[in-house]
Amino acid sequence: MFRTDAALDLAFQALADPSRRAMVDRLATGPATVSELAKPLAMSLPGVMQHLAVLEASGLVASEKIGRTRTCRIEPKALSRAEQWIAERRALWERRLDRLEAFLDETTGDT
Amino acid sequence: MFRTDAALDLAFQALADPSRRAMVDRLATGPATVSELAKPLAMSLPGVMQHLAVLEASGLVASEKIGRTRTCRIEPKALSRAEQWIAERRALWERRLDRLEAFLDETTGDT
DNA sequence: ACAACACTTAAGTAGAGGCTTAAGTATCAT
DNA sequence: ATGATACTTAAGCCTCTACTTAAGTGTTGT
Repeated sequence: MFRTDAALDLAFQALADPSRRAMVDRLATGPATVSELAKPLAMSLPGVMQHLAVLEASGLVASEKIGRTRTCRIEPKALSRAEQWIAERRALWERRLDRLEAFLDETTGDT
Repeated sequence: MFRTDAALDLAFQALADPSRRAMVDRLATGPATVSELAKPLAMSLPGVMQHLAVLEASGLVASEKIGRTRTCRIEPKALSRAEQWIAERRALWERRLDRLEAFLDETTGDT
């Protein structure tokens, strides 16, 4: 019927939460540990872990545990896929507006 | 503490649902009535109305009722804001990778 | 050894989200 | 006026989400 792209569901769902966007925002400046991500987030650590799990499930963030600390980083490809989905639809719409404008110019601007 | 941008919450939340993305997808090709949006969506009309309400609340879609039909269209500015939020974070991360690479080139590629 | 540290798991709860069916309300066509 | 059309409102249901607290598990420093 229509493309039911589950990866995009997860990516946009992940970005819909302000705490998770704050985490992505922080990670955009470079890798960080779970505690570092948690620090600015008025929330218990398990709460942060759950947000991290959502971000990892969406593919937007990856993490690796070394010793007792887990280090997280951004996964730019997943970010890019979400970005492009929007960009493509917007481009389509704007091309349509351009065609409309061109049509109007042609039919009214005719000397 | 951190920017709690409610507009982005709503936009990403709206895009997180496959039915709503299908609606945006359709609208990208041009305006459509509620029935037209509903047609491909294995769902009752009230269900579609609720999705439309979410899309309008997010600012991604606007609609206008004329007579008994409501015509919907894309609001490219809201689409653009969501797109840019992602683009900015991705750009930040990629600039960071570039600096890292430049640093490594400089310190190891030294003849 | 043993305490501090950095997560991790488990379980519970209140509220939001995605549907449904049933019953409206205007418009439009004849 | 009457019926069909195109939404619209209301109510209910069940699942999923975003937290919480309490109780672990493995690592590291002294």
